[in-house]
Amino acid sequence: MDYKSVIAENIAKVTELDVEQVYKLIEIPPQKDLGDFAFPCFILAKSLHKAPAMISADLAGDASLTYGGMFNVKNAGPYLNFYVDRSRYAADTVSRINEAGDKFGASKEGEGQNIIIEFSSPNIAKPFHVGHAFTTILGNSLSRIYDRLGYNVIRMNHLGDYGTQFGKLITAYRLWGDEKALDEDPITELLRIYVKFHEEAKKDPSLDDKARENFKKLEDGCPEEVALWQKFRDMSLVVFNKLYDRMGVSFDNYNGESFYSDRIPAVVDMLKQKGLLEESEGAQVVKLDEYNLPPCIILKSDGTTIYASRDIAAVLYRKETYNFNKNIYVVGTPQALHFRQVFSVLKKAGYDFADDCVHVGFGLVKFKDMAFSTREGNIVLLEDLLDAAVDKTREVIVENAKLRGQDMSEEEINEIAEKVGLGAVIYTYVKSGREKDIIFSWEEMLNFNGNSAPYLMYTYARIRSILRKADAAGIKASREADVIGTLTGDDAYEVISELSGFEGEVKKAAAINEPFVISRKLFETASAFNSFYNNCRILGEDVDVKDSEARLALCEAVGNVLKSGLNLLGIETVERM
RNA sequence: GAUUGUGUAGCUCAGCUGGAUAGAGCGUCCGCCUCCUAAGCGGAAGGCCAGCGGUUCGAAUCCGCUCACGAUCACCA
Repeated sequence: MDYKSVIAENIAKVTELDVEQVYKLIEIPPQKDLGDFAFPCFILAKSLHKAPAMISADLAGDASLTYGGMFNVKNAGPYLNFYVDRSRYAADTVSRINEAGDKFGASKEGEGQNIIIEFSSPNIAKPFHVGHAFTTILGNSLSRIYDRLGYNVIRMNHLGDYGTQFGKLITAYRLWGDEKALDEDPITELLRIYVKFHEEAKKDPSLDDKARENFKKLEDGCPEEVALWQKFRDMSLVVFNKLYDRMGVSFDNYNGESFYSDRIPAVVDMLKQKGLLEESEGAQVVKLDEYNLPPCIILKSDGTTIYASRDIAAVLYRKETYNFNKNIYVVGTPQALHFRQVFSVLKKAGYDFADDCVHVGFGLVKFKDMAFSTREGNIVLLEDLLDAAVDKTREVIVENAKLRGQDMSEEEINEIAEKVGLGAVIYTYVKSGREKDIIFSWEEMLNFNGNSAPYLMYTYARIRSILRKADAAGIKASREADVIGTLTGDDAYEVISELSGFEGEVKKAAAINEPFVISRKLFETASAFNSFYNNCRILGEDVDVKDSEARLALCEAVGNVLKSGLNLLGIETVERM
C-alpha cells in the first residue's frame, strides 16, 4: 500500500473521519522541513470545538499514527506533519513497483463491474480529421485506465451510419460514382460525390427529392439501396480500422445509429404508456420542466425519429445486453444539453440507471482564429498530422544517431519514428484538462521538448539504455531492502516521492475521467528523474557496486511507471531513440 | 433573452469540496557535453489569480454583481 493511504487510514481511525475524505485532504508540504506529508486539522475544529492547532498537538501525541515507526509525526500550527523514514520509504516504494512491473497501478477495485465507453463514433463516408481524434484518444485512454483498475470495459463505436445523407450518397453514386476510385480510396470518392451532390442540388432541387426517396427505400429495406449502404459502410470501416490499428485503438462493438433505429418504436410506446409523451408544435416531446430543461423531442412533426430517441433506445439496449454499472459517452461538450435531456427522460420514465450514465465532454480542436469546417476545406486529416509528426521525428532520430554514432537500421528508425511521432500527437490531446479547447498549431504539435510525449519516451529510453549497459557489465538492479534503502539523498527522494503517488493518480484519473491527471504525474516523475540522472552517476568505475545496484533499482521503477502510465494514455515506449 | 462554461506569467495550462511563501511547460536571456542518450540539466526575468463587493481567523478557490469571450436553446447529430 502507498504511504498516503497508510496515513489516511490511521488518521481516519483516530479521528473517525472517512478514509476517502482524509486521503483527499492529505497534502505535500511546501517546504522540506515541514515533512513529507501533512494533514490540515481545520476540518476537525467544528466537531471537536477546539482550535486546529490544539487538535494537531493532541494528534501528534497519538503513538498509533507513527504506524510502528514508519513515520515521525510532529505538529506545526494547525498542521500535522508526517516525516517518513527515507530509507524505508525508498525500499518499500521501489520494491513494490518493481514487483508489479509495467502494470504498476493495476487494482481490483472494478472487479465484476461492467462499464461501457462510447467513443470515436465517426460518420461513415466522411474524412477522419484531427477533431475526431479527441474522442478517439480520450476514449481509448479511459478504456485502458478502467481496464487497468479491473473493470470489464466494453468499447463501443456508435457509428454515424444513418440519416438522410445516405439517401444523398446513394443518389450521387448512381449518377456520378466511380467504382474504381471507390475501391482505391473510399472516403475520398464518397466525399467527392457528396460535395458534387450539394453543388448540383443547388441547380436542380429535384435531386433532394430523389435523395429523400432513396433514404425512404433504405429505411424500408429495399435490397438495392441496402446493399449500397452496406457497401459504403463496410468500405469506410476498412479505412477507419486501418487508422485505429495504427493508433492501437480497438472496439468490441460497432453498433451505429442504424442498429438502434428499429428499436425506437418500442421507446415511443413505452413513453406513451407512461404518459410522458405530449404533443407540442406538431412534434411529440417529453417535457422536462421539473429538471429545468427544455423539452426533449422524441418524434419530429412529420413522425420520423430523431437522435434523442435513438440515444434512449441505445441506453435501454445497453442496459439489457450488458447490465452496465456505468455508461460513459465521450462526446464533445456542445452536446451536454442533449445528454442531460436524454438522461432526464430516462429518469422520468423510472429508470434509475439513468444516474449511471455519464457524459464525458471535451473541447474543440480549432485553428488560431477559426473552427474546422469540412465545407471551407480548412481541415487537417488525422492521418496527415500523424505522418507529419512521424516525418519530423525521423529527421531528429537520423540527426541524433549521426551525432551519437549509433548504428540503426532504416527499419528500426522507421519503427521508432512511428511510435514517437504518434506519441507526440496523442499526448497533445491528453496533456490538459479535456474540456479545454486545443488550438491547433503545427509548431506546438511538433515541439518535442518539455511536457511532451517524446520527453517521457526519451527518459524511458535512457533508462533502458542504462539497464542494458548494466546488464552487459554484470550489474543487476537490487532487490534487497537494505541496499535500496541507501537511496536517501534529496534527488533520489524526490523521485521516490513522485513514484509513490502514481497509483493514487490513476484512481483519480478514473474518478474524474481525466487522463491528464496521469500525463501530469508522468511528467513530474520524469522531470524528477532527469534531475537525479544529471546529478548522480549510476554506473562507472568510481561508483560503488552497491550504489549502482540501488540506483539501477530506482531506474527500473521509474521505467515501470513511465511504461505503465504511457500505456494508459495509449502511447507505446521505445527502447532506443 | 434563458441556460451553461471560461477568464491565473508574453503564449499554452495546473492549482478551485477555503489553509503553510500561487506552480509547470513553451518562448526570452545566461550557464552545463574529456563522463551512463543535450529530445537533457541548472539559473534569471516574467503575476493587483478579469474587476468590484460580501462571508471568514484566513479567498485564486465559496457567494453576489459587473465586464469580456465561448457553447447550447425544438424538429441535424
